[in-house]
Amino acid sequence: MPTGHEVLAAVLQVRADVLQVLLWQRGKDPDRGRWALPGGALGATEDVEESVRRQLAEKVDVQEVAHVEQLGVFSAPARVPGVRLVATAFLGLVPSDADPEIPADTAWHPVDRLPETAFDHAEIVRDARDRLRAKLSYTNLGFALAPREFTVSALRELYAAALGHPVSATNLQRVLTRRGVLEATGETAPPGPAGGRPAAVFRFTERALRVTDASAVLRPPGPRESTGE
Amino acid sequence: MPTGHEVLAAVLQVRADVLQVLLWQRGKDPDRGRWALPGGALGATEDVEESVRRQLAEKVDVQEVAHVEQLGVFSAPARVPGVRLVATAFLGLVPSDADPEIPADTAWHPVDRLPETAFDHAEIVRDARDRLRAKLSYTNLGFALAPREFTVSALRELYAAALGHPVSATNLQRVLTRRGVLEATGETAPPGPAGGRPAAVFRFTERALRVTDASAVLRPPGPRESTGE
DNA sequence: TCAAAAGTGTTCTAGCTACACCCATGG
DNA sequence: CCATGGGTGTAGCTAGAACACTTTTGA
Repeated sequence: MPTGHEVLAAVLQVRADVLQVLLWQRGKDPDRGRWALPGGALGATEDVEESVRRQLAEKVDVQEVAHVEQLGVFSAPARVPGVRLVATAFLGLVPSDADPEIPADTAWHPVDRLPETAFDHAEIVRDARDRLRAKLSYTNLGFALAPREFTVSALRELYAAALGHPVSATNLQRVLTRRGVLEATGETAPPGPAGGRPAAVFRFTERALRVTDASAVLRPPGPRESTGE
Repeated sequence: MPTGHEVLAAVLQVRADVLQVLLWQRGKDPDRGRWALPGGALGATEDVEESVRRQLAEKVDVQEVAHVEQLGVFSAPARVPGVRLVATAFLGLVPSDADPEIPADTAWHPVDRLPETAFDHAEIVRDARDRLRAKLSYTNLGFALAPREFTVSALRELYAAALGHPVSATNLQRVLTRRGVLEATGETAPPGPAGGRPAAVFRFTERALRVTDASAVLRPPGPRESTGE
């Protein structure tokens, strides 16, 4: 039995204040009718990351995918019946204001209430969610979930939905600005129908992944240096 | 061109106060004479982790390998000339007091002064080293580098060698005991020839990977809870 | 009694939480 | 002028860094 190699992407987005994942419904056996992650066979002239970006392009506008990273290999011998198929899984993130065109057999599903999923894809989604939650706390990964510009309370909603627990807007703002992750644009957003003070508009200072919580202990001695390594 | 799948292990150990990696010298082309990571083809009835443990057993006593974890996939189309070979790379750790029998073509090499390496294996070793350094600071992973029992100054040497920078024994002890990672056995070790106070003997409270630096910000609100998730 | 090595006590500080309070807007 | 949502000031706490000091041994 020859070994094939596929790539799979768990694309996550906060929509309607809920963390959701992009799935498509299989039309053929095995696992007909179940929901699966987008992906497909690794091509001869591409590495796994190129492959997953290419295959994602068939489901969503790749411009909208703000971040892609490798999750790991899933390789149980019987993970897909009938063939030996090793999968490299990826996490993909789409900003909450993006609403990409998607094919008819494709839909967003809440990560914490998945439909019947194909193969080991539910496990992959869980890993993707856990990776996102971990990285939101010690990196600037929020940039990949947030619109280009936003208010702190909108950002608070995003973080709360992704993390699955309440987040204080006060401290979120303070922590992220202290770390140099957020900056004010100087603009303000108009208040809602119930009134209230207009909110300041912020943006992420960078849109590439950076580790911001250097609190990782046991760091080199001596005077505090820049985080840049 | 069919796609093959191999597994590779970067097995690290602190020997003689230097972080070293286990390599074997290739006897055949391609890359004859260069040094390579242990590993080999994925078998039909095993997943990648079983495979890497099986293949490691040919080089070292697997009992000695205290920790194994997946690093990632290396899949550049031309990473190995002539064939399409996707590799799943692993990090393996061996306690500093273990001195496993190894085959004649195999040797330990300092991670920071590698010999001529085969294919993309130098990159994999670098990734393994970086992963180890990161996890030493926010997990109890030290258990996999240390003997079952040890003095704090011995542990200090280990951490300094693995991290590549000096580490204070005073604070190392305090941080790790406060986190509940270390505990005293009650024994003491005899001083060296130059005298000095006998050192207390410690052990790791657990020998399974656990995240100990909950300092990851943006954690759930409310009273401090146990780290166990 | 001195040098060496180990261990403890104490101070300083960064960075995060919590909460009270002040600000700007719509009705 | 008051309810609503946004933003700031500030006190307190935790945990790690640094360093002085004490303890226990060999010579």
